[in-house]
Amino acid sequence: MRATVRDVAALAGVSPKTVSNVLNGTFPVTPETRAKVEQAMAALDYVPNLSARGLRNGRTGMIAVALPDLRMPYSGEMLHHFVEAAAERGLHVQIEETGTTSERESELMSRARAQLVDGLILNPVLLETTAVQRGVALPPVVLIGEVDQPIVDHVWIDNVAASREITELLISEGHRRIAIVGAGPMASAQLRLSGYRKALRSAGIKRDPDLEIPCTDWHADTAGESFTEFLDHHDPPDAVVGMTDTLALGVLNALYRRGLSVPEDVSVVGYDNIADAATAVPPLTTIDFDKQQFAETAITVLTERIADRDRPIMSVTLPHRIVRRSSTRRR
Amino acid sequence: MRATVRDVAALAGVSPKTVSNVLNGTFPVTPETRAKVEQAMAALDYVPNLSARGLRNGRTGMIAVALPDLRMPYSGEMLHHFVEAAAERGLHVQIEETGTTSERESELMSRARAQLVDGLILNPVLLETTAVQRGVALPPVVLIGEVDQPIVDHVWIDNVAASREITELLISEGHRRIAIVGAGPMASAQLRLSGYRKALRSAGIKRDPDLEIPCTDWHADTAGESFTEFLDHHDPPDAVVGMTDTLALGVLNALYRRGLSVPEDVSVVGYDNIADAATAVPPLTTIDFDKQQFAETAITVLTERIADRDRPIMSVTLPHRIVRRSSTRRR
DNA sequence: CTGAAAGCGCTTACAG
DNA sequence: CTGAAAGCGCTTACAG
Repeated sequence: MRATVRDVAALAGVSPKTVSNVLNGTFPVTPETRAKVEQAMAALDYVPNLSARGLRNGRTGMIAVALPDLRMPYSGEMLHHFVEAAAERGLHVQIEETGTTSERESELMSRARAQLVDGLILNPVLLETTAVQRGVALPPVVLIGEVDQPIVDHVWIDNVAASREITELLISEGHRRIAIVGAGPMASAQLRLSGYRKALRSAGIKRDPDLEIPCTDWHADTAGESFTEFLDHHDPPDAVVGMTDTLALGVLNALYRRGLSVPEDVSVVGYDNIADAATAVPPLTTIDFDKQQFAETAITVLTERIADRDRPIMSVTLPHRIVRRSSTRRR
Repeated sequence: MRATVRDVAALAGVSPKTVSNVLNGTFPVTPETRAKVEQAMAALDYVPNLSARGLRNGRTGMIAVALPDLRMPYSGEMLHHFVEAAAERGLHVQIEETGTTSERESELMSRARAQLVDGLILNPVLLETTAVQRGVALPPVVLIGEVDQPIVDHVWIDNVAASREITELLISEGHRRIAIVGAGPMASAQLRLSGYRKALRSAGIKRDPDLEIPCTDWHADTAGESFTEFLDHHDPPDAVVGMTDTLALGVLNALYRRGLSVPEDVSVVGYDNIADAATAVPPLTTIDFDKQQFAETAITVLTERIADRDRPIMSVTLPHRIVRRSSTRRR
């Protein structure tokens, strides 16, 4: 059967403790002993049992990352950076999908508490998330994205500001009738809508509820349908703010199908700067932030939390910027 | 500290065995006993320790899915279905990124053998994958995608046929000078190139090596750059086959930047039918397959392999079809 | 239907 | 620098 430390120790003529020392470097081992042990491990094709190590150490070297919807290209990009940042610290990542309800979030918490993962990076969907509650034993968690929860660590970019800035860019270019696509109950939607409204208000533009176009999910095809329906009943707006790049891509497609040109007839902007934004037709002006830095920050905050459960709660706001491409023009 | 089965048993006035019976349903328990145990678990906020269970049972309830590049929208879509299919079977998924070399693959194998995961779904990058070798103790593995490896289970769609068919569609519409973007050493690239060549050959079209445009990675921007460089030195082709939708999207963008219209000037097709293909400008004709079915099949094959290490090796080929949209036209 | 004991494979005090 | 023992928390034969 499978070789264990005992087997390795026996073959190398040392004690299990010595094998462990070779493996973990807790205590120095003479070069000769090390060589003997390593030979024995190779000969027996020894692989340490991580469940046993996890039971003993209370650490598994695995963290969970929970995102609402893995199908969004945004999720894949973030995941890439999470996996890379985790790997740099010798951590592996378990992936969970929370969907658009918060039910699964509490389940995840208890799974994290079941100690198969050392901690959890969670992108909560709703503002009133019930999963994170005072009084319940929490595993190490860092919230990413849009929820400001004063009782756990938090890494995000300022959605309200970003959304406001990109709307202001549109206004400064002379757009007045500006639609926004993606309105809904999700936390991100609320914050981004709020930024949009602030921009309008401070420019003295009266907000028109019809221009706040809801979307049942955040997929491009849904956005396209919602926006097409809008076009069925209204004149085209001067500009459209997609709450995400994926939504903006759906709007681009809907406009194309209607024979409307971007940016000649309508300007369009997105949010997130996913890879597809740069190669869209036309390339999309959008909100950019450093996704690698984001992932690394979240993982650092989490590992620090794992190491010290009692450190003060942190909230980190990362910078964002507008990247201008060719999907808007002055009116 | 954390409650254990012993604590629960003590509080409920039963033995640990009974708690285990309640938890796992191995033996029937009277309703009263069950109620007492459940109350005790709730009172102590008991969560079973999965590492301990994993050590004892030799199963962790976790599988690993290893994909070359999580940034590709294709990866996110597949991951979504893997996570869903796994969840249906009570399994969680650990995600790994293999990159474009096969180094990490062997590392993954040994991690799987370290038993923190019960099995591994691996999308190998290169045809001559060294990680899967006879004579080495293998964990339960199913290969997905393009590598035909007779010594482990395998789920795929017929890349050569699919690529050939979509090229033939182009030929049947009167295209003659057909480029393909994405050539490279990766297994998928080789197979898809081979299908493309077969289609040309059986139509009596001489293949032109210049039209087989290489791409160092499979990202849209890279594809756009490679194709732009091609345009710098050659006349535009009649049509372009993107080896993936993401590559085709990059080509669409490159064409747009050059002021060329699709499909008026050049036809473009993709492969994979990712969500973005349907909302591209213009919507992309591509190769579709049922990704949910694919993921479910792979997970089923894996769980069966986990349950019976000695069953015969399986290779499952799933169907594909062409979905026609508006990115091509008859010439 | 329930209890007491053993053991999964590892690592960490505790001795030497 | 190394050895023998104990224990992480669970579940499974083994008895009753």
